[in-house]
Amino acid sequence: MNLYTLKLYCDVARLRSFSRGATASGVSQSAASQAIQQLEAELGAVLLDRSRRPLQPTEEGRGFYEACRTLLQGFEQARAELAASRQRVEGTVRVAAIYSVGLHDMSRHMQPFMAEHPQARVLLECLHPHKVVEAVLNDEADLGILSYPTATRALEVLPLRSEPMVVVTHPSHRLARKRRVTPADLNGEAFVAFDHDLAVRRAIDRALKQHSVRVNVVMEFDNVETIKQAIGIAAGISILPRPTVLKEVEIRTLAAVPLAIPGLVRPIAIIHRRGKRLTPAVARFIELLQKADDASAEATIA
Amino acid sequence: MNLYTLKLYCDVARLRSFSRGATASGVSQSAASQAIQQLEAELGAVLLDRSRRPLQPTEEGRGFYEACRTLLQGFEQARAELAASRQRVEGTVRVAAIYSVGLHDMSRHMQPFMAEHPQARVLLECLHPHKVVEAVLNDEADLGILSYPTATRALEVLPLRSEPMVVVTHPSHRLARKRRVTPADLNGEAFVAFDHDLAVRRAIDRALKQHSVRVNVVMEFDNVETIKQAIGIAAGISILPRPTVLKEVEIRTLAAVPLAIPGLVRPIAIIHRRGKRLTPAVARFIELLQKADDASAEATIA
DNA sequence: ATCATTCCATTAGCCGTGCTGATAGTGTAG
DNA sequence: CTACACTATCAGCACGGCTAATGGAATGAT
Repeated sequence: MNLYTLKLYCDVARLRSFSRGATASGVSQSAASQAIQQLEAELGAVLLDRSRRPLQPTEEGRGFYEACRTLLQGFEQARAELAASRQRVEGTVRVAAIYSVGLHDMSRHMQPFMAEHPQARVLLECLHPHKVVEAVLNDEADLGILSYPTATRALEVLPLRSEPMVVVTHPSHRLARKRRVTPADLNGEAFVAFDHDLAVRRAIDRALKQHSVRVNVVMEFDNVETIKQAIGIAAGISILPRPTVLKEVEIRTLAAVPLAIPGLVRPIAIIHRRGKRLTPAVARFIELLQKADDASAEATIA
Repeated sequence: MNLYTLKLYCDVARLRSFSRGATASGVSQSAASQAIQQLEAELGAVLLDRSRRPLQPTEEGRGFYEACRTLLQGFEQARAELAASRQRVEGTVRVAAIYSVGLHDMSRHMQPFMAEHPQARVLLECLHPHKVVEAVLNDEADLGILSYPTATRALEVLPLRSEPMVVVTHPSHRLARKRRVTPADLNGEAFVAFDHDLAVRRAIDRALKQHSVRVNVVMEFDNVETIKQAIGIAAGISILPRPTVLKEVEIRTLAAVPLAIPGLVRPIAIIHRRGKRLTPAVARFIELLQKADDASAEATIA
C-alpha cells in the first residue's frame, strides 16, 4: 500500500485515463495498469469503469478518490510541518545554566549570538545544578552550564573558565578593610555556606580543611543570591566566585577581598550529551561562549 | 513511501523500541531498522533519538508520529467507507423504465424482490425511451426496461414479453361494440398517435401501411397516458398495448377491442450494459422480472 | 459495417527494493 | 567493568514492480 500508488490512482481518476495518469506520475502505462489492478485487488473493489472511454471512476472509486486526495494532502502537510519543525528546532539553542552563571553572564553572551543569528532562538533556563545535568541528559536542553563539572559516559565537558573565589563580607566587616585575607583570618568567623550537596561547598570545605581553618557555619543556602542577601544583613561572611559579586562590590553593598588560597577557584564548564550531533546554532553558541571567556581571561592577565 | 512503513514507524515510536515495533508490525528488527533509516532519509530528518534507551522520538519525530497516526486512521476509514459503499452499491438496483411499463408493472414486480431482499434498495426512474437507453449507457441505471429494443455493441437485450396491441376507443365509439376490429375498420378514423420519433409509432405505421389503412392523425403525444386522456375526451381512437389500458377498461372509462393484425405487438425487453458484471441483486431482479412475465404469458395462453 | 486509431490488459524479462539471518557495535544495569 | 539487551550493518536472496512489446477492446470516421 504505497502512497505513490494512491497518487497514481488519483492522477488516473482525475485525468480519466491510464496513459495520461501514468505520464503524470512518471511511470509507464503498463505500470499504471498493473499498480491499479493490484490496488483494486487489495481493496477488494473495482475503482474504475474501464468498459467505456473516457474512463470513469465507479461509485466506490469516486469516494476513494476523495479520500485519497485528503490523505495525500495530509501527508504533504505532515511533511511540510516536519520541515518547519526541523528548521525551528535547528535554529533553537536550549541552555540550562546554574543560577549564578545564568543570571550574571548569559544575557551578556546571548546578545552577540542573537545579533549574528537573528532567526535563531535561545531558551535560557536557570536551574539547580543537579537539574542542569538532568535537563541535558533528558535532552531538555542542548547544553548546560555549571560549575565543578564531572564528565560521564553520557556527558561531555568543555571547560570554560575558572572563577577566582573571594571572601565576601558586609562592607562594615573588619576583613573588608584588608587588601588580602589569609586562611587564618577566617578562623571562627560566622560563615554563610552553600548547601552540603553542592560541589562548590565541598571544594571550599576541602580548601579550608587543608589550611586547618574552622569557620562557624551559621546558615546554608543552595544559591549565591540568598547567600549574598545573608551577608548583606551581616549574618556572616562567605567565600564566593568573584564574578557573582561584581555588581554588589561596585555599589558597595558588599565587600570582596582576595583570598590567599591559590587552588580555590570555581571551574565553569559547558556540558552536552556525548554523541549527540550538535546543530550549527548550538555549535556556534558554544564557540561564542568560549571566545568571550578567553577574552575576559586575557583581560584579567593583562 | 509506504503506508506499512509509516505503520512500522508508529509502532516503533509508540513502543519505544525497534525490536518490539518490528514484532508488532510482523517484520524483523533488521528490517525495521533499515526501513526507518530510509524513511528518515526520505524525510531528511531524524525521527528517533537512538542514543538513549528506551529510545525516544525527537521533537520532529513526535509531530510526525501524530501526523502518521492521523494518516493511517484516515486510510483505514477510507477503506471502511469503501467497503460500506460497495455493499450499498451492490445492494442497489437502479432501474430506468419507460413510463408505460414503469407506472403499471414495476411496482408490482418490486414487491416480491423487496420481500426476498429486505436490505436491498430498488431505485425506479420513469423516463422517456431515449433517456432510458442513455441512462443505462451512462451507468446511471443498472438496467433499463423499454419497448422495441435494439441491441448495440454496448447494450445487451433480454426480451421480456410481447404485449398485444388493441384498439382503444372512447366507450361510446362505434368500434367499442365490436368483438374484433379489422384493419379496414380503422380507415379514415380520427387517430391519436405516438410521436414520430418513437419506435412504437413506426411499428404501428408500418402495420397499418401493410394493410393499406389510412388513419386521420389528429394528435401526437410521446406517452401513453396523454394519449389515453385524449381518447377519454373522444378526440379519436388509438392503438395501444393492452396492459396499459387494463385499468381504464375495467372501470369503463375506455374501451379496448382486439385488432386483427397478428404481428402487431409491443415487445418489451430489459437492457443492460454489455460486459458489465451484474451484481447478484441486479441478476436476481432480472430473474424475477422474467419469471413473472413467463407466468403471465402462460396465464394468457391458458 | 469496416477500418483506423487510441487506449487498456497482458506477458516476459529484468532490475531494484526490502527482507532475513548473522554479526558487530552501543547503551544500560548490576 | 562486565554482562545483557538492543540497534546498526552487511551479505545474500527472493519478491515486487517496472519496461517494452504485443494483443484486445472501445470509439469515431469513412
